[in-house]
Amino acid sequence: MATGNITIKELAKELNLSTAAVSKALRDSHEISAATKERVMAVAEKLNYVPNPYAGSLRHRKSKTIAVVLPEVADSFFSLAINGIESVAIEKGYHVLLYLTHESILKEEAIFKDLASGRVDGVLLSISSETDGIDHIRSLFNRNMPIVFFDRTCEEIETVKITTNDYESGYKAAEHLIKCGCKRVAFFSISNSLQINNKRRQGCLQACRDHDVEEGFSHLLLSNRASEVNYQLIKAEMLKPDRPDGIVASVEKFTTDIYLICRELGLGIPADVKVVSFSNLASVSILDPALTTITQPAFEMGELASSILIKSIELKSFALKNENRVIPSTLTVRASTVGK
Amino acid sequence: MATGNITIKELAKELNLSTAAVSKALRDSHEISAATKERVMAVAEKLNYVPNPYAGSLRHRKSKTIAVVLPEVADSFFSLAINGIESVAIEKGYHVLLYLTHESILKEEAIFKDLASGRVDGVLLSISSETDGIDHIRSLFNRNMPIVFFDRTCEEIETVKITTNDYESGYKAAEHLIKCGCKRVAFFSISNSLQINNKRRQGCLQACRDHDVEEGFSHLLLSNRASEVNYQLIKAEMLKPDRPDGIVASVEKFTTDIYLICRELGLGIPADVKVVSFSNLASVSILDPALTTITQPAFEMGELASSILIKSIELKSFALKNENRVIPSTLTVRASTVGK
DNA sequence: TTGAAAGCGCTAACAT
DNA sequence: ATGTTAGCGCTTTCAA
Repeated sequence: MATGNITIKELAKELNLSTAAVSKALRDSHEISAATKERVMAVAEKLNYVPNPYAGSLRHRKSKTIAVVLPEVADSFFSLAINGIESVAIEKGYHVLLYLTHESILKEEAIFKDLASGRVDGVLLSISSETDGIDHIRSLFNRNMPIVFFDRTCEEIETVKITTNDYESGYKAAEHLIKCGCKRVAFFSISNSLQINNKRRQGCLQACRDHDVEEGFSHLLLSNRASEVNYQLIKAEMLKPDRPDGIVASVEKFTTDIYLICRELGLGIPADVKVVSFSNLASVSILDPALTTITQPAFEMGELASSILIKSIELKSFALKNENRVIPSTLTVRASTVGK
Repeated sequence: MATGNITIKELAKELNLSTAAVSKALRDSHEISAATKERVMAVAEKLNYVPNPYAGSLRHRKSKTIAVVLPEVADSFFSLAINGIESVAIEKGYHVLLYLTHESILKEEAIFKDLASGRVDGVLLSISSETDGIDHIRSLFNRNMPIVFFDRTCEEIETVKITTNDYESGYKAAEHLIKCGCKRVAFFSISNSLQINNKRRQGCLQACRDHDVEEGFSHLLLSNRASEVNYQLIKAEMLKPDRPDGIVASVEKFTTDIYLICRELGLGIPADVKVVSFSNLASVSILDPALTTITQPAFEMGELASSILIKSIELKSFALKNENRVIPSTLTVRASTVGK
């Protein structure tokens, strides 16, 4: 706000009108004559008048701003989701405040506390992997803040949740591995408190059950932070005598470690270990070997979340129901699970 | 702002105080007794009082908000830069409004027009690849809006620019290719109107000159939009009899196409073509072959840009000088340029 | 068709 | 140490 901005008052003086008249003219009110409107518009244009959004917000109790709260942005799913969110928002005249939790519930709580100020008209949320308690979310939700979840949801909050078919995707991933001959399927988790993580895992497990390899199913909980730690955890897992011969990675960031460790240990992919990962990276097809992926409809999920949120903000008739909107993911088979 | 938020007035009534007293108490003013402060704080806490930021903005002509305007977020450089920007901003109590230009100058202009409203206290900008004119930027800048560029700068605007050593990086990349035996080095551009692109290209060219392979230097302008188009352009280039035997890709998104085309045409990397790309992707080391990269200090550039901008907002003594702050990139040699 | 005045929530003079 | 008042820029009754 360093801009020495022109105000309605100044416009009014320039035009020899009242501020009220100018305000109405700018909003194209029917109670202002066409001639006056023209005059006002012309001068406004000339003086480069842009209304002060905060004055308007104060009056209207609407900020035309939404908050996007998510764990991080250096993940292709979230990047693409933001693209979808922003596209819709800008088109509808909304501004996007970005908040990153960096997977920390403390940061998430601090952000939610701030959002109680009324800085935004609604919130798009994908919770941190540390988030187990939900008081901070409920507290804001109970103040009638519209909240729409995408991807990482909270079942307990009764609102719209945009997800992909996590359970089925997990199931399909594991089933694919089993059909490729895997007997010992491992699911690499990012967090045990995330619904989507657990659904994917349960899908895997069920596939193993249905195909009689349940006792081969294992589950490795990795960290969402330090890659060092994960490297060691994965390596230890792959050194076990009954190491997995098939891996489902719940997030794309695990794949680099998996590949490097297999290389270090002399395990061939897919010969010795087959790998599927949830990922939206464009470069998966040029990995060594090309990576079989579950690709989430990231952009579309962002778009849908954004448009539902904004609709609920603008139409009081459109309340946010407790509802799951599911957009399916796609399994794309590549060399990391077949061939060679 | 759907939150039925509590106001200072209501606090004051609850406490039997004036709004002014409450306001001062909340800001820990010395002219309020300790006892009263305690009382106020207690009630504020109890009633979950959070000040209305827009009322404050209106009074102070400060929004504690910065805008980040950049081409896209689905690029690891920008993702990491946002991380850096957001970290610093949140720590200093600033909010981040995210705007994506999607490489369109029209969108960029529309955003800048809006920013004249005083919605933000400062702007971090990485221009679109279409941006040739700069009137929209100058116009805002002349209104005393602090603007700091990062990565994709505008020389003409006299302010701080955070970049990496683009020229040297281009030089190093090409020199590395030449030392690996390349005779025909091509630079794949994302835009001819971006300084950073041209500096990288000029660096390449100079390296070719210095090593007597100037006549082998070529330059291919690709699109920042449709990947289809790029695929065909690159393919045509690689089908030429005097096709390059070394490629410097100015942005990471070109690498997938390059790899796929070489595969399609039966060109081995690095045997027939060596590839270096500017990239911050974590997965470059597991590509087939692992990709030699120029890695930009993305996070650090974001951090620095953010902290300089905020400093200039807060300290009137700290004016933004016309200055280049350069953080060097790193060349990491991998299999796409050597071996096999 | 236009204008005067009040008020959104907050703070900074200026009283008291 | 606390209260009164005016005003940030805008919109919206209500009056003219």
